[in-house]
Amino acid sequence: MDYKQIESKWQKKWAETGLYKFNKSNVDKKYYCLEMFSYPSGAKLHAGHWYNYGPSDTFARFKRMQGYEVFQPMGFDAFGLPAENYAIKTGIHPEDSTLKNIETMEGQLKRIGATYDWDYEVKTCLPEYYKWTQWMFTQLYKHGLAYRKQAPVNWCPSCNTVLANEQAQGGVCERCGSTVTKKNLNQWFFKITAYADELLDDIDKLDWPEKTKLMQKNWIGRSFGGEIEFQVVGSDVKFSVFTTRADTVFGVTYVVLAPESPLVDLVTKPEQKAAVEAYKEKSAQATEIDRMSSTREKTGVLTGSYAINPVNGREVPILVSDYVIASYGTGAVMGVAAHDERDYVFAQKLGLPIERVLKGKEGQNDELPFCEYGILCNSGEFDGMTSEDGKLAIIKKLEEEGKGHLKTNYRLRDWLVSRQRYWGAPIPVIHCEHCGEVLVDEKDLPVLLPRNVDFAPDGESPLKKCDEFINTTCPKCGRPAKRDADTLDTFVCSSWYFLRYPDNKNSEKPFDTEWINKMLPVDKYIGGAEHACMHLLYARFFTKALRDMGYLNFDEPFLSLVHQGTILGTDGNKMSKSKGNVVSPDDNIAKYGADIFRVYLMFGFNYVEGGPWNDNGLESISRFFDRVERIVKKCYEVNYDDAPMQKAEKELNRVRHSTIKSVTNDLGIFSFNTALARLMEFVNAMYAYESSVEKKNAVYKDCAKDLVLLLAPFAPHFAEELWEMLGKEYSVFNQAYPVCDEKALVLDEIELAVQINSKLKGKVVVANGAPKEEIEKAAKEAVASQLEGLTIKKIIVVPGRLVNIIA
RNA sequence: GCGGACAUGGCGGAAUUGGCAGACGCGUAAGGUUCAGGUCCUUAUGAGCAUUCAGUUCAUGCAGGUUCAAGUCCUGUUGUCCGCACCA
Repeated sequence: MDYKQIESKWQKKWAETGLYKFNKSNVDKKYYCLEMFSYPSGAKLHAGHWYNYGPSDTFARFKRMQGYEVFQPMGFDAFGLPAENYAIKTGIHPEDSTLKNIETMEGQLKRIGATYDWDYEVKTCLPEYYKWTQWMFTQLYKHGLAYRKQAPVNWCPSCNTVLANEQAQGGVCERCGSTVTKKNLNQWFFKITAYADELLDDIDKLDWPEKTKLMQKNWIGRSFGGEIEFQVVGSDVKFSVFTTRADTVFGVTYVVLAPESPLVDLVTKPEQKAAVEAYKEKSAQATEIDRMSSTREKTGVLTGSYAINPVNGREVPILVSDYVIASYGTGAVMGVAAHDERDYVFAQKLGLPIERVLKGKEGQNDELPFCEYGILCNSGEFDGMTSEDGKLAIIKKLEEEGKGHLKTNYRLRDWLVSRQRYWGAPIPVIHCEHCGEVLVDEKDLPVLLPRNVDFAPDGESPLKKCDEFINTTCPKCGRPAKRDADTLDTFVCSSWYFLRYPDNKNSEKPFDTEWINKMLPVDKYIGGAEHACMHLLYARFFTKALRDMGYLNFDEPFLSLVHQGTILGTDGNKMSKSKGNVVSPDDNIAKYGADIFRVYLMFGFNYVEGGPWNDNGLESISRFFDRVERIVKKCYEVNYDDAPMQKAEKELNRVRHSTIKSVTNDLGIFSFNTALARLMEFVNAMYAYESSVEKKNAVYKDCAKDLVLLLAPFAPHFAEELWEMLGKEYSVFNQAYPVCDEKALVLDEIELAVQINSKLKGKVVVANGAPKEEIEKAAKEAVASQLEGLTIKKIIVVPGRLVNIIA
């Protein structure tokens, strides 16, 4: 079969007949199958894209044949740094390169032969889209979920822009790998922390990979504890520390402030001023990566002041150290060297007193802090309590005295969304000397991104230098004012695109609430695991925020999530141009066609694991296709009789229905490799029937029909061609997926393994449903010679599987 | 350091969730078809011992344990990958 020719033939026919047009009137049967959209980079679609989109399309077609009205849209996450960096290098405007890349990728995506309904395409860099991204910003702002503040932020010196915490994981820039530094800037934030509890608590409701759920949980990082107030000796300054171990508060021997804490200046004594200032400066210069290293030596300086421990009145020194994080808790911690590893190390390093060390390590004289939970001692009235009880009791007592309270803290920080870059959605805010921050009115959206801008990076927002953009008038007072010069993080664009797809032409609103509530949530979301703590968290936040504003009536955007694995080069390494191990889909498609290529991707790997590419696999799929084509042809060349099914027919029919059952089940759980293995077995069974039975039964013909139907989601063009060859009506994708007839699966006879003392000794065939005594008897007979001289103590019968004779 | 996942033939990978380990495919070998090569078809293929047949021992990173029965459960250990990284 000429695969190239049949591919263009059917793609043309599908397009002409509008086969994949979503039928809105069927919305009650909708199935929203979504793959993470692509970034239109300069490179063409690579094998990884295919690995995401090919099998996903198989899944979508399967759902369609099961009777769902499948909605499978496609679009482009088109704003972002790479296009801008490319422009800086080549002088080609980001808009031009991006739109050109999109065109190329659209063509390639169409060649996959997927069921995308292109009528619903979105491109985030177009004004008709980013108008609504800006609208999202205004809504968040109006609901107190967007705010601007001066804050030390992650700064990438190479990209010349700030990064969200999620984009600076490990102290390196997510995009370019440069070491991230801190910079104090006035920046826009989205208040994702307002949803920390709900984002955390709802995770368990989701059908997502456990690994991903755990990552989100850890990222949000909720911890229950208390804030305890310390009074500074000889001053009216008070401050609180956050602790999860209030049960150890009697053991406090010092307290520590973060260098950035405003308290530092308040408590530093004149004689320590110089040392403290020097320390502050040193820690401000340290890069994030330095500061985060746990092997790093702990350092710190005394402030000269003392604080009073509220539970026992003891006066303890106040220090400054950069192991305390300013933005977490209160930016101040209590030091309990006897019960905390880090406090112990710090106290030893600085020669601070250690109250009492409880544990000696086996075989060593070194004393170590006792960090586990235990029974309180040296803690006054709380002695004898368990740590769990003591924590609560101590905080309760402090609360009565007005010196403490229960407190929950989160590792999650608010999401920093402003970027000092050009190629993004402008922030719809005007800064007026008289009126302050003023939102751009909805009727004036979008704030268009000007085309002619000098975006050579110098650390400043490029839009600041574009006079016709930056200068405007204040919507409130009409006086001259300036536009916000920053653009939105591209993750803002992708936080709501799935809401736009079903209503992408709407020019009145981002989407129609009533319609979107019918179309969403997404039933199956497929994409890479690298977005666990970014896109997937942001999208959940947007959904919950929009719900609370009344625009949506559901709590979660993506009910069920699957991560595809990664296809590696033949050398087992990640594909990269520099390693020269990139597998080009185009070459392989030119040689084998899209169907064989995608079927190989599904057969050769466990979908969620991926693995190294192997060229041999394609040959084997090509052989399988030939085998299918030959057997289907043979089926229709012979004469049939309608006689009742004999043994051979019954067996063939049983394989047919067990294949239907397995394939249906496996497709539902993205187990494409085993589904295809079952299909190969089915084909093998058909060949066995073909060669062993002279006069073919009509069931043989049904097998050919079902084979084509079963195969259709995997190899759409090939199946369509075979379907036509069988003389059936267009299109195979308007047929129902075969349904298993459980009755056909029932065997007359069952083979059981016979074990003696758990070792396999033989097999026995018994009638299906034979009583236990009969099975035991048959089993004993089957291995009679080996039972000689043995006394049978016990016989275990596992129905349908084995008989174990214990002797 | 903490948290998580994984480890199965020469290779990619299966294993109904505690029940015949190695499905399916690749590769390899022998034979058949073919003028020949390829395609195609048949058979074999975890390792070892034995071999006329029957057989038998060892095998799921390593070491223990539970069980009639363990790739699967438990304990310890090694290695690989991923996430977090002084979060008090």
